[in-house]
Amino acid sequence: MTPTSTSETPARRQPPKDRSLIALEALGQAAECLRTLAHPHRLRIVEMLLGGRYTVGELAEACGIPSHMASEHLRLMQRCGFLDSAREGRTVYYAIVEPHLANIMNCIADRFGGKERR
Amino acid sequence: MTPTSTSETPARRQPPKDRSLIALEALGQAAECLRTLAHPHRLRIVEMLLGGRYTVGELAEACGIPSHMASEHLRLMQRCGFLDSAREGRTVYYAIVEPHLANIMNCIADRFGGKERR
DNA sequence: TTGACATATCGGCATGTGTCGATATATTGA
DNA sequence: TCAATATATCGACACATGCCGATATGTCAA
Repeated sequence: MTPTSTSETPARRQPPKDRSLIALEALGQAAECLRTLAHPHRLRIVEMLLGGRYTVGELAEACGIPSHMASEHLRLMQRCGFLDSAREGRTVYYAIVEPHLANIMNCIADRFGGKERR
Repeated sequence: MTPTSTSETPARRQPPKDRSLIALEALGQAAECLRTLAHPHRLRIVEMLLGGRYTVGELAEACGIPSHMASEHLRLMQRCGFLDSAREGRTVYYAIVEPHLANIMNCIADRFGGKERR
C-alpha cells in the first residue's frame, strides 16, 4: 500500500527514544522463564494456582497426567521462582509466589480465553 | 513454620471459584506463542519494535546476528500474529501488531530490567 | 540485462525438551 | 517394624528447536 512513498519518509528510525534496552543477559533469563511457562499443562497449573493452593495430585488430575509428571512441571516452575511448595503431612501444596504471573495469565485469557471475561 | 496445624485447616480447596478454566487447546496455542517469544534475540526485537518499526538489517545488527537469522526470528513471530511486515524498496520493515506484547514486555522489564523504571 | 544489496529459504547438525517406566524418598497408620 | 499413599528422581528415547552455511528471491541502479 501507499506505493507513492518509497523515498518519501524513509521509515523514520524513532527519535532518540531514551528508554534504554534491557541487558541481553536479563533477556536470556526472561526467555528461560517464558520457556518454562510455555507448556499447556504448566499454564493450566498456573491458572489453577492463581485461585489458591493445590496438591500435586489435584493438579495432576486436573491436567489428566500422572502425578510424577505434574511433580516435574512443578519443579521446573519452582526453579524459575514462580511457585513455592509446603509439605503438609504426606501431601505437598504448591502456591504462586511470582506476582507477575497473574498479569500474564490475564493477557493469555484475554487473547485465547474463549470465555467473555469482562 | 506453623508446625501446629498439620490437620487443622487441611489446606482448603478454594471456594467454588466460578472462574472457569481456559480450554486446554487454547492453552496449547498460548504455549506456542510463549515459546516463540522465549528467546533473547526475539525479546530484544520485540523490545525494539515496541518503540517503532525497524528493518531486518537494523534488528539483526542490534542483536549482533546475521540478518538471515533475524529474518527467521521475524518470520516465527509473524506466524504467531505478533508482527506484520511491509516491504519498502529493497528493505522490509517489521512492526508490532499484537497489543498484549507491550504488557508482557512491561512485566519482563519490571522483573528483569536492571533499570529502575517507575 | 547485469551486478549489488536486502531479505528469505533450505538442509543438516548439535543440543534441548517432553514423556514415560522404573525406582527412590517421605509420611502416616497398623 | 511393615504396608500404603503421596511425591520426587532417574535413565532413555523420540522429537523439536537453534544455529549455520549455502542458496534463492526480490529490488534498485546503471
